[in-house]
Amino acid sequence: MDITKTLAALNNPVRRQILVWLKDRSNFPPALAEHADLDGVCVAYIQAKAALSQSTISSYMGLLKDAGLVTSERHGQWTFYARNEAAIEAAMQALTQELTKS
Amino acid sequence: MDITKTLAALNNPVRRQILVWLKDRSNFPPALAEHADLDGVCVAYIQAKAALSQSTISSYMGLLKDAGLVTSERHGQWTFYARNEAAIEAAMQALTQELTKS
DNA sequence: TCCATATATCGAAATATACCGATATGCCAT
DNA sequence: ATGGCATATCGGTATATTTCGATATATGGA
Repeated sequence: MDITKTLAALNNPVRRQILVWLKDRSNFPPALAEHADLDGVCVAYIQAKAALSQSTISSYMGLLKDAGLVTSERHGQWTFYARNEAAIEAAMQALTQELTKS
Repeated sequence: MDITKTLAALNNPVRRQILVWLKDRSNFPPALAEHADLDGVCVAYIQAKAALSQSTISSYMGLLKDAGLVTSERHGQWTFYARNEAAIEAAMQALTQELTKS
């Protein structure tokens, strides 16, 4: 849990928004039938909502994953990204712990 | 409470360290007798601990103040900076609220 | 095998951030 | 007024981030 890397990843409004969107699968178009059991969202769906280029979103997801805030699973040609709830909570706790007094 | 400005201010290890140091006045040299009643710390003391230039620390404190994380009080030729506990806690809560699921 | 699709990576341009030294400003004592 | 501190601001350079389009890689299907 690298707090510096975490804050760098969070220090961008689009990346934060993606984390918020990923709270609820219904923020994205329905998954293909063959992916119905997966809880992640593919890059193309995230890209469409964020309205930035494919390469930008791909690298954003890489940053979020590097910081541990999301997980990724490749299924065929798709990569599915999902929130890492435990890591997100741990990061918030660590930051709060470090910065608040009590 | 601008979460973007807050995260930008926190996205620097020295600025975070300054916030941590300011938790405890005894992290700095004793205040002059005439400043004994003030709870803040002057720029020069912060600069000495951070070991960056005076201008850098002055602008860092400006960023932290702009984000609301510290308050400043001028007394004579000195500016005393102190943590804004309520704002720091509010910022942590807001960030946690936005990013965590439950 | 060849092609289309999804994602990742590369290289570049524009902008922001991290610092610095020099200078300006404000305050105090003489 | 003059000089000496403490702090703020300015202008600059080096580095990092944002974002793109182009290209590479991987996969799955005809």
